[in-house]
Amino acid sequence: MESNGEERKKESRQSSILRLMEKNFYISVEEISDFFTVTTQTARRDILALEKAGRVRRLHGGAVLVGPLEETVYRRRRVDNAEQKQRIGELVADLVPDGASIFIDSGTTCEAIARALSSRNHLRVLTYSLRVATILNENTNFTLAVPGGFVRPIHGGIFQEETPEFIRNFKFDSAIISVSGIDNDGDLCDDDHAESVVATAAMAQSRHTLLAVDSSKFGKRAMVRLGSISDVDTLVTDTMPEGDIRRLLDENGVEIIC
Amino acid sequence: MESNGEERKKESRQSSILRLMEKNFYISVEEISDFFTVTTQTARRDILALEKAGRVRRLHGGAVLVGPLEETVYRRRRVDNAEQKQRIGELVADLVPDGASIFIDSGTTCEAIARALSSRNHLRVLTYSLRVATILNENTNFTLAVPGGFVRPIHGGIFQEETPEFIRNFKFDSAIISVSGIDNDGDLCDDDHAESVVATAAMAQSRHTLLAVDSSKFGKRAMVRLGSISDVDTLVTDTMPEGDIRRLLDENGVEIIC
DNA sequence: CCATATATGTCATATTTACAACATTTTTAT
DNA sequence: ATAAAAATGTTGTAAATATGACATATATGG
Repeated sequence: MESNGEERKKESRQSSILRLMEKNFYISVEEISDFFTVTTQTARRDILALEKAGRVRRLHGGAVLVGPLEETVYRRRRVDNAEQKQRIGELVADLVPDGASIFIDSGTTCEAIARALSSRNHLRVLTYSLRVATILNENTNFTLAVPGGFVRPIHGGIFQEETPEFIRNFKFDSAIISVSGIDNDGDLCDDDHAESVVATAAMAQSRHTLLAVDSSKFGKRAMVRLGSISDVDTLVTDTMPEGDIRRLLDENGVEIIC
Repeated sequence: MESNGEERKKESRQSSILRLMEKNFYISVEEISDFFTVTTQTARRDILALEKAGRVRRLHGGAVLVGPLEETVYRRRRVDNAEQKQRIGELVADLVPDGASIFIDSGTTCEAIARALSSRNHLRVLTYSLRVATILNENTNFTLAVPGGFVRPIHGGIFQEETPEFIRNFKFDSAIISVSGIDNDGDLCDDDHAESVVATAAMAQSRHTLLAVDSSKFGKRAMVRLGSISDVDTLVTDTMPEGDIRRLLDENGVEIIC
């Protein structure tokens, strides 16, 4: 069965579930199975999918609506390749075990990742992105840290001279990085020097580096060199890269997930 | 023990639980027991009481907020006295000139103030509230600073041992503070010790202290004493206080705006 | 119409959570 | 200071729920 296009039953049931939830913010697995006359197992699979999509928070016996019920707090911008980024977010979230200690970069891709991570529990996260922090703060069982400093207006990055030093107080299981481009020499590029310094510092504190970029970044350059493909352990993206970049990835033994 | 009248711990914990739930409409038994360092059994007894009071619907693993919703349209976050707070926000914004250097406290009142401040230009703001920072960050011509540290799940306050020290690097034209209560002795009260330490530090760096509270806070107490009416230069509120508090305000020459 | 991918159902097992009863600590009134 | 009351902690056991593996059904593209 082709997953694209139209799936009637499943999709319609899942959106109905969301509407049912609007009343109490909550629905139980049994309520679903009764209402739609499906198995509790199917009901569970439904809320599982809804959770993966970030619409719902799953819990024993059912699920609660996860609200951006505060449009006031963070306004979602228009995002290029939003779907790819959401997909990448889900893939990354699958790689992060509960309780992990991670660094998260700034940028819209990382914001998508942060949203997808809401299905995880007890993560310990350091980020210098005000936006990522705000998204993660929705989940009450995360431990969340941010460096101090001045907040940059555009991307919401928090910086200060001491930021790299601050980061060196932490150790991460994984550093989740996103960049503006990966050029054909295998260099990771970014537009902002300060960001690249922070990302580099985080990678140095981490056992494992995960690079998350959508395919539009392949072959793109930017002003600041932040590192190289050889620094990366895992690449998560939406479509398999080709040509030079693919070759370099293979040569450096980078795990590719898409 | 007399059950009527006042019980500190239990009651304060239970009302805190309700506030914690405002974010996700849900709280788990474990989250409660972690947060307040009590047994899961006690946590269960708490939500049982809250259920009996009709504030909450209990379910396996936790509880969901039972809204006086129906009329509360989904999509909007529930804030007590939201209108008053918006009005207070506007009043405060009128008092802040363009280019001013200010400190802003955390809490929903301060979030309303932050929203109202978007009409100002070139403000320089320090806040330790992730939420306030996010709101202010929408406005690109502000200079915005935050301290580093761990983000508290409840109100999104950012803390670290060094936070007061960080704040002492700044000078403010005005410190905008909000508290949980002003009791009849004229003491400012808050629920969270860390918050009160930060607010106190900010007031010390500021030429002028502005207290913004809605009228529901008059005569209310909370666990931590944060300062006194005599530390305040201007009070912004929705209805003119009366009785002891009014007298104390006048005695201390506090400007009242409402 | 077939081969295959996806969705759903079934069931046995593992986990998580609830509950009840009792022990301990803290508070309150006298 | 002391006894009664209330709140909280502890433990063993019962109940509810989740999960994984597999079987069956349903749709889809060629």
